[in-house]
Parts: sequence; C-alpha cells; structure tokens
Amino acid sequence: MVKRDRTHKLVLAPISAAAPGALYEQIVAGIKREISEGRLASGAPLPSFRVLAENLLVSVITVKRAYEELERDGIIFRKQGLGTFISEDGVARSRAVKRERTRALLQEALREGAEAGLGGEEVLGMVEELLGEGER
Amino acid sequence: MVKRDRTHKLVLAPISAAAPGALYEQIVAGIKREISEGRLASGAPLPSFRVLAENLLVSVITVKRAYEELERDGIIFRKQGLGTFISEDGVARSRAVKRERTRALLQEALREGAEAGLGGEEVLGMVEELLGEGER
Amino acid sequence: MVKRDRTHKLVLAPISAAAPGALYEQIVAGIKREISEGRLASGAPLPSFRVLAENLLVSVITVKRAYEELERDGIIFRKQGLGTFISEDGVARSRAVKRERTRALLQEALREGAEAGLGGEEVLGMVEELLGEGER
Amino acid sequence: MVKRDRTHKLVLAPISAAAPGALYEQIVAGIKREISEGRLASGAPLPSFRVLAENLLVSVITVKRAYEELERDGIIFRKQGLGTFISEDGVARSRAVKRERTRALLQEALREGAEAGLGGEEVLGMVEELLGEGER
DNA sequence: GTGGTCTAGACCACC
DNA sequence: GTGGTCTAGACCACA
Repeated sequence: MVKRDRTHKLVLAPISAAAPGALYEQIVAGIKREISEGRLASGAPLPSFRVLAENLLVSVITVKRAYEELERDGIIFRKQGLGTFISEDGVARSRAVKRERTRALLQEALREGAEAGLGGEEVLGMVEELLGEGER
Repeated sequence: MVKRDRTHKLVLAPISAAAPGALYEQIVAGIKREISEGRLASGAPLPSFRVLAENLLVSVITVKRAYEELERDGIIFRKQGLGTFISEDGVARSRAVKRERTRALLQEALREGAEAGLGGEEVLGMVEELLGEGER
Repeated sequence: MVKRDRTHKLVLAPISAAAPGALYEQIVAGIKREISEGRLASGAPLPSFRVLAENLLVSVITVKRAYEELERDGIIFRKQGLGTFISEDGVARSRAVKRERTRALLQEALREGAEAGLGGEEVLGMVEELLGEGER
Repeated sequence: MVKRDRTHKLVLAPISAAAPGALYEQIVAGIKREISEGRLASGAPLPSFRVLAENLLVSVITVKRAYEELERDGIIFRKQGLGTFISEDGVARSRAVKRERTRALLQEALREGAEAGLGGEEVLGMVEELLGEGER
C-alpha cells in the first residue's frame, strides 16, 4: 500500500497558552487563515488529529474540537476512514465568514466611536491613518 | 427636611444573562455609555451597589464587581460611608477608553479584511456603506 | 459678654471626598501640617466642631473624630466649656510624629527597593534625583 | 508514568488576618516578592487557587482575588483549563512596579520630612543611617 | 446608610 | 482537573 503523501504539511502559527483565546480557537483561526490566504485549497487533506496534535504540542481532544467547529462552519468535511478535507467551497465560505466578521467589527467600531463622540468622518480618518501605518 | 435628589435616576439597558458578555461587564458598559453620552457628569453620585443590584435584579456582588472595574479604569471613585461618584475626569477618561477601543476594532477589522482578500479601499467602502445605513 | 476672637482663622486645604484617605484623616493631616509649618502655635485655640464642620462642609461627627485622634496623639487638648487648644508641646510632638513617619517611609522604601534589586547606593541616588527635581 | 514536578512548591510568608493589609493583598505581595527575588521565573506555573487556598488556610475566593490583581498588573496570566502562570515579562514588570513604589515612598518621605522641618541633607543622612543599621 | 473584605457554596467552559 | 462567573450570606470601618 502506498502511503499518500499529498498531505499538505500544515504549518500554523505556533499555538500558545499565553496567546489570547482558547487553544482550540487558535487552531481554528490558524486553519481559517491558511485557507483564506490560499495555502490550503479546496479538497486538500488536513492532517489527522493525532498528527496535528503532536505538531502543535496540544492534546488530541483540543484538535478534535477545532475540527468540529470547522465542520460546523462548513469549511471542512470528514470522511470515515479517509480523513478530513477542505470542503468544496471551503475557501469561499472561509472568506465570506471573514468578510462578514470584518463588517461586524466595523459596525461595532462605528458604534463605539459614536459613543466616544466621534463622527463618521473621524472614524474614516482613523481608518485611513491605520492604512497609512500599514504601508510603512 | 429637604430630600436632596441630585441622585440621578440611573436607567441602564436591561441586564440579561442571555446577552453576550458577563453580567458585570454589561453593567460596566452601560455606565460607561451613560457617562460618555453625557447623562452622568463629573462628581455625580452613582446609586449604591445595593440599590442598583435591586433595580437590575442581580446580586449585590455583581454590581460591586462592576464598580471595582470602573474604579480601576479611573472612571469612578468610591468612598466608604459616602458612596460612589463619577471621578473628576471620568468623562474624558471614559471617552478616551472608547476611542482607543474604536481604534483597536478598526485595526482588527482591517486585518480580518486583508485575510479575506479585501484591500484598504474596499474596507473604506464598507465603512461608508455602513455610515449610509445609519443615516437612513 | 465679649466674643473672643483670638480664634485663628483656620484655613485647611479643602477637604474632598475625591482625595485619598478618609475625610477625618484629611482633617487630621491638615491640622498637623498647620502646626508643624508654624501657622498654629502652642496654646492657640482651634475652632469648635460646629464652626470647622461648617467651613469644611463636612459633618460635625467627622470633625469630632479628627479632634479625638489629635487628642490621642497629644497634639491638642480639650477643656470643658472653653474649647480646644494646641497642647504645650504640640508643635514638637507633631514634628516628632512626622519625623518618625519619615523614617518609617524611608525604611519601607529601602525594603521595597531591595526587593526590586536596588542597592542602597541606588536608592540614595533616587533620593538625590528627587531632591533635584524639587529644587527646579 | 513520570510525575512532572516542575510545579514549584510555593512557600509564602504565612497569611494572617492580624497582619496589616487585606488577606488578598498579603498574597499579592507574597507572590510579587517570590517573583522579584527570582524564586518564580517566567512561565512557571502557580498553584491552582484551590490548592493555594488550602495551603494558606484562606478561602478560595480570596486567592482568586489575589490572582485577579496580579493578572491586572500583567504579572501572571490565567488560562481556563490549564492553570495560572508567570507571564512573559512578569519578572521585569514586577520589579518595575516595586521600583515605582520605592520612588513614590521616597517622595512621600521627603514631603513628610519637609513638613517636619527636615532638609534634604537630613533626610539623606537618615537614609544612610538606616543603611548602616541594615548592614549590622 | 455607605463601601471593603471575607466566607462558602454553585454552575459553566475549557483542557 | 483548571479558571470564569454568579450567588447569598457575614462582619468591619466610615459618615
């Protein structure tokens, strides 16, 4: 039997207890990022629980939980005995999720800004300022 | 005898265990909003935590905890035997906190947007769109 | 009957609920400062509870408590029907108290400094630095 | 199976209701001392609050409160399900806090001294005297 | 009456 | 098991 080796060597940002957010959330975010930035394409296989758990130095249960959340979001799917894969439209879905989240964050920012006495113009200015910083 | 009624009748958005965020955080947010929107001015007394707890139908300790957090932020100060008051620069401080938070949210939105393939222009467009909705 | 008017018009730093420390402690500290800085001499009469309470906009009980503490320290004494006065050696005593307190504070500072890895030299340097700032 | 015993056996100065300062403050001070004196390094795990509460014979909540304060100071961080740890720069931060406090104490001492008629020279002399005593 | 501290429980999310 | 939140009581210092 041939060992399939198509398994993309998944390299996530290191998971750390010191980082904010639960461990499983860090894994979810990491995989979503891999997808929406194009390093994981539709149909690509993900490593098994055990392998990823070893790589990230976390427990199998933690990885399992992350995969469950990704499956609920429709980003990956699992096939008995085969493994876990990026779903058909996992990329689009992942980007849609992020787009939606971006919108939600902006809305929240506008609300907070309004409460701090900032008008829309000023918030826009703030965005441009931040964009300027990013370019540097 | 004259009843002093400088005590502003504090009316917060109703607190609910179902709402996102811990109860004490909802109280903190509510009071910060009262302040930064000008309904509570510097030096104004807040209700005692016993009274507020009754009004909000939560435990005394939950309100106490909210007050502790507000005091740590320098927004209110508490005096044994006297009560709790909006601090000298509580208003400014409260707005500064919100401004900072607005900035953080925008930064996060830009990051999320970038990962979803959105450029700065597109995020700016999204902000303008949201502002348009708000006007309606 | 002649109204005695020797009563030194006591002008303390304004008492404020916002200031750190209990109200009565602020009064105690204020009177001690008046004494050790020479504005209140031995034998000088202090205003009555009621008068001082009115001036400072606090309750009579709060002033009473402050006077009790000063009496315990031997800095003032009260005579039935006459009033309250700075004691014989109130000035010396007041300064001695402050001197002692200075010493205690320095000791505590040295201890804290040691725990932060600061040697005696460094603490001395810090004192000189602070003295320099004061001169400016 | 190997028992990991990286868990430093934390031995704090005994906590006592008779000692000055609230119980939770004594715990905070004790842990800060452990850190700034090098017996607790970055990343080191602290005992769970349940365990420490047993050791110190205080309630779980009192220890929790102490941990909350330490976390606010950025000295430790807590992770649900994992435990509590000395933060990345907890050591530095802890020392910085103490250094700052040393400075504040010296400033207060100078102020008290001035009110007692002591000049800067005399306060410096007092410090040297105290240092001499310490050497003995 | 006010806030400040401490206690002994509970349930939940996370690992 | 861990920490996070909430609860219902207590006693004290202060005004």
